Amino acid sequence: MRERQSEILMLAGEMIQTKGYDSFSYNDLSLRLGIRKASIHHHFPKKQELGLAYLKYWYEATQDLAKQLRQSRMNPVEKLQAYLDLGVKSIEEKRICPVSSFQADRWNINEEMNEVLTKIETTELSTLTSILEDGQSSEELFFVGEAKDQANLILSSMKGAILYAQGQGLDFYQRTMNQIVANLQGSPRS
Amino acid sequence: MRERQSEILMLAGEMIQTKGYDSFSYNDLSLRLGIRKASIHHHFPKKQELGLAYLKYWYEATQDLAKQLRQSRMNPVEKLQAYLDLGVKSIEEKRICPVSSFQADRWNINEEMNEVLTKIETTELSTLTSILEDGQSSEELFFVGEAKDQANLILSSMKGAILYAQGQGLDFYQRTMNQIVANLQGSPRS
DNA sequence: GTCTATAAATGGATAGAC
DNA sequence: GTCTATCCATTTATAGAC
Repeated sequence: MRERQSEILMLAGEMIQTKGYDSFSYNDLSLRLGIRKASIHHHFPKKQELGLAYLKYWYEATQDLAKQLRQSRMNPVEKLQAYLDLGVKSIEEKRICPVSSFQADRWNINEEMNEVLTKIETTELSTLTSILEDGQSSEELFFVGEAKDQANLILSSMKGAILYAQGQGLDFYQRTMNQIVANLQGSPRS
Repeated sequence: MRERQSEILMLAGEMIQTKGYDSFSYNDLSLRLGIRKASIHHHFPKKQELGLAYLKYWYEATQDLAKQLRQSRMNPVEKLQAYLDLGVKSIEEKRICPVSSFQADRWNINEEMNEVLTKIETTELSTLTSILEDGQSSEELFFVGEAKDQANLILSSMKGAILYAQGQGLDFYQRTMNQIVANLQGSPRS
């Protein structure tokens, strides 16, 4: 992808994670990039195209992460920890997860964007489910019920905790994620 | 509070939970209420005042809920279930939690609004912490670590799951909340 | 690819009549 | 308390020169 195009896309991502998709403007991008609004329209004629392009980019990234974790030699506990650690950088940069951002803006995005969003969600959930299933098989992770439901719970809490951590501080996130891991360790309950 | 004022406030709440604070307009309110924009400005001259008023209203509601739960004769498991059930209605009405909505809009609200938001978060967390502490004392709820951290986890997952459920369906929420309760039941781990 | 210029619509807000 | 009228800034978007 062209240099400028990718530059715009990454900046749009930053703004989606801070101001939100509906709340950032081409003028915001213009000021940060030092080029005129019309120049940005040259690369992404409509804002919906820019939003869709970012969602597709994030979908790719989500799939790449899944693949990377599948091929990694880390054990399930390490994989889980690596996944949860992704939230730390996000909080330090005062950004929320782009998925959460678009979820909160669900009524303001079109059908096509919504479809990609849903595909991202599905990929996230299946990635985490795989890790939990592996951990359960190897008796490194313990939980009641189905791996899928436990994955839903962990992913929801991770994203939710990132939102709370913007106000409550990074420590809130760290403690909450430690609590998740603690819940999954030790021998299973009677 | 005056009838019309309260009517506007409740509609603003609906829009905060669907479109988001930054994305709804006085025109949106005007169309739904059948009165002109200027009339809405009469009740809430500035949008920031309307947003702040809603946050203060929600803060009151959060405190009322805490008080109601404290005084209730329900056992801790029932209280927890009642708390988690609040998400069901929200999802059925295609709304997210107003707290999540403002959290996603944190960069778009002023200092005064942010302060009330933080107070709401603190109240939510302490309400849930109390329930867990009671359940731990009475040996009806089991978890490792501190009640506060477990409360952070549950609240984060509840709010996160509401966001996912907008796309994944109500069943996603139900299963995820059941998983939370399952994690807290049975005897403690060795 | 970037610019100037501009259009058309929308959003927040106010003045003043009824 | 609601209305009409209006203001000014912003936002998305396009046309056409360089």
